[in-house]
Amino acid sequence: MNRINIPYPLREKRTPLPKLRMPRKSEGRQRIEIVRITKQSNLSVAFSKRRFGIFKKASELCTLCAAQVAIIVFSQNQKKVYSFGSPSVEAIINCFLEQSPDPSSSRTSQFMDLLRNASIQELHTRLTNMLAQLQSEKKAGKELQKIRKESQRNYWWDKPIKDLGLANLEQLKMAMLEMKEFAQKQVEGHMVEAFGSTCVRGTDLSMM
Amino acid sequence: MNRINIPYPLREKRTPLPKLRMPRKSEGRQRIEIVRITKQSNLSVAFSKRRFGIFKKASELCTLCAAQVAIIVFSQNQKKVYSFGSPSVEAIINCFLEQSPDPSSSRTSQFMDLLRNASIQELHTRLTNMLAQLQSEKKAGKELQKIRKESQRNYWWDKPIKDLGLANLEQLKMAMLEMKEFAQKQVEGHMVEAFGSTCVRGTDLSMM
DNA sequence: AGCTATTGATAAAC
DNA sequence: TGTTTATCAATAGCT
Repeated sequence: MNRINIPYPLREKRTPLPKLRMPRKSEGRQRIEIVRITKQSNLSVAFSKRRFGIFKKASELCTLCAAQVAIIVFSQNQKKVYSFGSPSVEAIINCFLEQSPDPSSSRTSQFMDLLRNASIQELHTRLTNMLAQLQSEKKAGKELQKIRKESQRNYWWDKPIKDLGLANLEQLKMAMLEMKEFAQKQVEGHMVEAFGSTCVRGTDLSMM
Repeated sequence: MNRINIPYPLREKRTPLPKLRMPRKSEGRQRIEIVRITKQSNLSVAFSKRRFGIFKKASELCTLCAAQVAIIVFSQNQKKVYSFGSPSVEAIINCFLEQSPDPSSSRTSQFMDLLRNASIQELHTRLTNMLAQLQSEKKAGKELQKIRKESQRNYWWDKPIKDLGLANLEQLKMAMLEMKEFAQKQVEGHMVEAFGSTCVRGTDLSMM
């Protein structure tokens, strides 16, 4: 993140000459777009590695922060299930279902429902765009950043939304505003985040 | 991982001279032991950052590999709940509970129960030791590695175990062996991993 | 909350 | 599937 992205042709290329013992076997990790991997073999490899990575992170979170974490992962075609739980997945699921407060009311759940209805892909695209936008804005400096943010505030709201009608959009906006207060005040004893809200809270809400 | 760990006094230190606009504000990220963070303020920050990181990784896994992921996180004192689900957490929980095959039988579940009974901290310590050991073994080369592995094979089994009796230990070992076959053959349509087993599969089982 | 220097994760190639 | 390499990404310690 802290490295300037040098265009490929300008990037220094390690001499491929020393083929004696170290014949530069690869160019190392490359950046990838967060889009569905098409090549099945690559997908499998990535799935294994990343699943392992997430489970490791989870175990670290448990140890470092005395947290309790459960993770359930279904592979592509739901053929396989992988799970992580500390303590057991079942125990955490039970706690979750119990503590889950009347899920049919409150703006928070409405917010979650809306997020659920939107496609994962779209949400992720939106998130990616927001992050990229936010990052480039940071580079431009704080003052300029504010101005740009102001002028582009409505961009991702108005453009990339396809599945949500205008009414839902307004509803979503309201829900997010309420969500923001909710998070800021931290009045309730629990805080539930649905897909995307994690990131939305960290990016979009801070824009509002 | 791929960097040689240079002792601090020998490490090149960037010139602290250019204090004109960039007065070296910090020494950057430092390595930390995966042990319960004592300072509450640090713990909170780490919890937020890492929780966000895991959720981000999860969303990437969903998009990249067309996977379905649910994550539930309880904070330290179970005061707050954070969750991630693609699609909804509830939907995935349902799938999981349905597909979960008779959990009271099979060595696999015994293995999981044992892991549950052992303390998180101990498991993580053991895992850390195994990883460190494995890594140093890798450096020594494959042949030497085998010899060392042979001579140290029983180390972490016999020493750091406190909560598990000898009988349970033997049982655990058997379960892990069975687990290994289970994983290798991949006969069943699903694969459940409890805490630690993720890493155990990648390290310890390969030693056996 | 922002920043930066490091450690850690991982895409590619084998 | 497991290893190695080179890079990209996450984050610990400060402010």
